[in-house]
Amino acid sequence: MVEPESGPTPLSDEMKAMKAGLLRMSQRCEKFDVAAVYALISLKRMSADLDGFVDKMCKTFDFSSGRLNVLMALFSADNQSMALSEIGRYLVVTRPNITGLIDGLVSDGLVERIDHPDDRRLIIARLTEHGQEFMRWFVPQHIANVSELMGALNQDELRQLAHMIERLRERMRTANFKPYGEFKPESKIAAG
Amino acid sequence: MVEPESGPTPLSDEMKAMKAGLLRMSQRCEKFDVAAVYALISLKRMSADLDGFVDKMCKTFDFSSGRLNVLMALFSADNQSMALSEIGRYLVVTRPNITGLIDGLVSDGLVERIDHPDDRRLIIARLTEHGQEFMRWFVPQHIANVSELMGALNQDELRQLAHMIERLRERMRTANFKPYGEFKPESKIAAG
DNA sequence: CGTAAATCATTAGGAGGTTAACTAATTCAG
DNA sequence: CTGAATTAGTTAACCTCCTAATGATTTACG
Repeated sequence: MVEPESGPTPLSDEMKAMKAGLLRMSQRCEKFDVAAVYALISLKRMSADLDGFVDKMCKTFDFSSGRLNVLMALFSADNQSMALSEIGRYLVVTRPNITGLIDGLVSDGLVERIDHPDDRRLIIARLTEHGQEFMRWFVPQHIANVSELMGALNQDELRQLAHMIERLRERMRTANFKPYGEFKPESKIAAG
Repeated sequence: MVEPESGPTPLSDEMKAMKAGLLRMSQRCEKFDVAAVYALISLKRMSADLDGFVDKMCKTFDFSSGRLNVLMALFSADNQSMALSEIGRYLVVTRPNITGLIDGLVSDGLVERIDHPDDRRLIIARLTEHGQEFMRWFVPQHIANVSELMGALNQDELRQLAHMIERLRERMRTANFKPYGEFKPESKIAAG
């Protein structure tokens, strides 16, 4: 039989190996903050899992998580419609990306492009009747699954989590991180 | 002047708009768990910020976060060397990806490929002398920045965070999520 | 043994995102 | 009013990762 090529295997003790590696590395460097690095890696791993989770949910239909995000944004908007650039800002995604996503949704018949009446630079994306119907059907199921997932934490913990994340993001914006200087190797080889 | 095309703008009140949108959406669906969805989106946003953070750090040199991960894995390994597939398992990344990353690192002179003496299927990647020198110079600076970031949380909070993440990931593995049925629109249009 | 199954690295091709560059429309300064 | 700067949407080129498929090697087992 051909190899299933199952992709990244979500091993349960994967994080133990990680920790062991970090400990080894910490012996090679002074002042190696294992806890900080471990937390950062944990976050990245979870976010990768999260992407896989949502992608799997989306793959039932032919659309990707990017498309879902656009649909959600429109569904949550006042008139089920937003300007394309507005969507980009809302989802923190570049405009060329939005263009492509809308293209797909339009050809699926879920969204329509409308010229803005006042500002002729703007193009409005709006859920079609079909798109709205779909979202009314889809969203509750999706939310149920998200709740099932986040139900691993109680309300208090959810609040704590959100708060910690808020502080981390704030720190990312404001802290002054030191740029790396230029690497001047002492040995013979110079970097390509 | 040409548009700077600054990309996704990390607005500070971006999350307020998000929350407002979620509230609007919750009025359109019954049993809409705003807290859960908000927490999930927070996580995804932070992880995106995190990627940007690391990418910016890496961009000082010409390498990407994928390359950095490989270098870190090798640096943390016993003989500064690992089999390619081993790296893939360690980083939870597919083997074709590792092949490409190693290609780049080899042509940068940081890593070398070595045939495994016993198992001729295996290829070992090892930090070159130059690569080791680079990592001894690079890693402490990088860790310092990571510590600066994670310093937004104290040791206790870091532990809590790691624990919550552990539970979320566990839930993702074990919980039984409901697959979506097939969408049967009631109106005239059928999805493309 | 000797054949089937599994594992390894690589290649080719595709999905999803980015930056850079371009045109059109609007806003702002003088 | 007019010219410069900004904002929108699109296109093209690229990057990073993925899946699928292939050839080489090793392991499992009848």
